[in-house]
Amino acid sequence: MSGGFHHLWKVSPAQAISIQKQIGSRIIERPLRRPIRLVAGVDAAIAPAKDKIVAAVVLLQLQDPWLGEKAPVPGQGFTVLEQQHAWADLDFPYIPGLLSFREAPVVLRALQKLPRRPDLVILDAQGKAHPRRAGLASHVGVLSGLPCVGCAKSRLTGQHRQPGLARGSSTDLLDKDGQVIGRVLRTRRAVKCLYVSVGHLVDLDQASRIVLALACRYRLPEPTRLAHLLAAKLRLKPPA
DNA sequence: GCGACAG
DNA sequence: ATCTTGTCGC
Repeated sequence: MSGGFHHLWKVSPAQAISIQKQIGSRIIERPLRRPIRLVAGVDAAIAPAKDKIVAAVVLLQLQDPWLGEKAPVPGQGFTVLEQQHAWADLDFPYIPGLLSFREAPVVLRALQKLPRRPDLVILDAQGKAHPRRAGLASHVGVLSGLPCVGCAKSRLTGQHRQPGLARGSSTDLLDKDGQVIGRVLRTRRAVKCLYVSVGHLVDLDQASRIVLALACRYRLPEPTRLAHLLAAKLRLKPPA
């Protein structure tokens, strides 16, 4: 499980930005090569003492493999196959734009504990919709070599029109030069939109449709929603 | 200089 | 991210 690129984590903000530029240039945006059957959702939470972080990952098996061509199937059935997690000491501070240096290390360790390789990983963060095209989803994707999708609850960068109120409505998220860096997607009627972007090894169209298909019951796609619930429970019982 | 700013 | 109950609107 390696994307072939490595770097130090104990770095200064300036060094982190330099590394992100390399991550951003290594993103591969393309259609998935295999049908999606195993989807992993990842999320992190901080312990009450604020000194440790836990990354939770939930692996779901879709009843019907997603081929990427068809339209989203409302009510997509699934089964929870695995639940894993990893703890880490919190060293890097939260700095807008540098989130991956705070969460990627522990997220990668949690993903490595999965007994099976997921066909796709969905993260609660931006992917390409980042100042240097290196959001957490892209960083994790490039370092792990796994197809990743960024699915953030709010905007980090970029401009966009407001999508319609209907479920499935969406608009392009554009950078200052007018380039499409993501999709603003309404997953449920009249709820706050999600910011979907390519992490690595997928294209924006598939990423958006997959997120919409998996968010048939709640605003967040099931994988990420379940990972969030698991992380919220784990944070209360940090290791010594 | 001022405002914006994933989790 | 985290602190937190009930409540208004689709």
